Amino acid sequence: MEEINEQVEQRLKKLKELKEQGIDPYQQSFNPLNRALNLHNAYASYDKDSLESELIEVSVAGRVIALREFGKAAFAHLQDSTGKIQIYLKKDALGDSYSLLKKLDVGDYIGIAGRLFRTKTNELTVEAKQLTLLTKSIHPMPEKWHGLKDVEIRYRQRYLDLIVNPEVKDIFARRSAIIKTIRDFMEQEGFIEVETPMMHPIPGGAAARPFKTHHNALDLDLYLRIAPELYLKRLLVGGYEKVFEINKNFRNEGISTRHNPEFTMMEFYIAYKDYNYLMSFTEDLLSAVAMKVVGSLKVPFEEDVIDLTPPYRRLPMLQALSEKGVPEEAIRDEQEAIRWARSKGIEVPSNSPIGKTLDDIFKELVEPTLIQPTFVIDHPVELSPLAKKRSDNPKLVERFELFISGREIANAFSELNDPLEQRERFQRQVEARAKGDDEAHEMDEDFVRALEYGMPPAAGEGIGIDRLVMLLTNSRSIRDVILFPLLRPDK
RNA sequence: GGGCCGCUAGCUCAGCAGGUAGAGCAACGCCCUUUUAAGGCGUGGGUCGUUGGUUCGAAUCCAACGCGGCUCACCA
Repeated sequence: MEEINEQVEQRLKKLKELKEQGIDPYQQSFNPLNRALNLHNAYASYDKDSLESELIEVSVAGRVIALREFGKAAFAHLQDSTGKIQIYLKKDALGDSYSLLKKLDVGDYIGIAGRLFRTKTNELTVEAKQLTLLTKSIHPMPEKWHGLKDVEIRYRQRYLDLIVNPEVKDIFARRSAIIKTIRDFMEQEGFIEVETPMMHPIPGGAAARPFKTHHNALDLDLYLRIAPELYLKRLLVGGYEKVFEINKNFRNEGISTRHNPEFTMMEFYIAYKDYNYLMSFTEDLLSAVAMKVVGSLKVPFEEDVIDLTPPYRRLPMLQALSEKGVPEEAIRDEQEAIRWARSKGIEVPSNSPIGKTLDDIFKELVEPTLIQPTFVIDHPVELSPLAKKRSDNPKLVERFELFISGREIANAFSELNDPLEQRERFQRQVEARAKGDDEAHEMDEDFVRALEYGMPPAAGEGIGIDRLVMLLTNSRSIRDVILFPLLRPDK
């Protein structure tokens, strides 16, 4: 199991010798009074002389990330969660415990206490009077200069990535800030955060293949949720007017730079509002997050600068299609739509319903062109079995998808709350499923029953958190914003 | 699932007209009490992703497989 190489062997030997000397290489605790960043901040204005005269005693703990030894002295850099600070270990000051230095390696955790000074190059440094080994590291660290580049190791052993590549930590700090900002925003708007089940007897709320699992005691098949939608809407029935949930969804589909089988979504629902309200709400939310996390509404992403300044363009889906040259007949007629799509080299099955065909054309011709934030609105009803129809056109629903940089960031609609129509829409989905569409929705009688008790008019939205983090951290792959992306097991 | 690319020391990478492996960092030993990619001298370290094939001989050529990346397909 354990990979033994020369360097691991060396460290195991040191470990053994330490134990023989009665030194515990895995200490119970240590209580550093200071952190690297605080020291740099607090003593920024102290020059060499004032540090000499004031004798400021501090203690720090962290991982040794660089070690430069001389005969009777050594410099090292210590990294803690706030940053790094140089330490100076010299025999005069340390006495007997200086011998511990011989057993020290890059990667070990140590704690030191001593006084602050500045070196010749004016670097703030702690001169150690006490040195405690807190944790011995058995494996050599990645190389100090080139760091860790192998993406496979970076994802599989993310801890190494985090130790060695500071920009990775920064991405996840921003991810945290983004989520916190969203939470604060929602709270300020009067929303309550809820948790709904991850395990669903009937997978619902989206068109996607689920992961299947099984509860032994109940002898019950369950599905990891593909969306929380139907549960959140049950809460509207229950009388909540503003709810949101930030949590994982699981979809048993392909993996790509934009898809991870488990991904984070915020879904929220608000009673008495429609999708128009949510468009401006989304503009407000995204600009608040961008200002907080990026400090600007102009966000660099890949070759573009995304401008998140509201308002964003509203683009009716059918209008987008005609702008791309899709003729009227193709937008109205099922067979004509298929013919036109195929004439453009877009593969469409022969029995494809018109909504689906138009969606395929849209994905091919329009989506990649939507670089700046664009609300694509008013989708064909077949695509949206949970959305409310437009009152002026029953073939369309009150729905929008927000695209940025060719990626779908959010999806929202005025919620269908007519139980009879909902049952009928489910029924059509069930028929599509029978015809082989294994991503069509399933009938959810319990949800329909909830609607029968009365759900107020409402609007709901899902925002893909991972994709939003990608946008705001200029990350090319979703794996760069997920700490532990799914990979095949290593053998 | 298809296509292309990658896999060599702990890490970053050379080596690929076929002649059984190299550098830097890291490690080990010695010297060195203000270094910061510290320096100097010396030493050790590899079933070259796996398995087969071609060949007198394979890290190098061929095939299959594994893992990863990009991409297309599928998919929100």
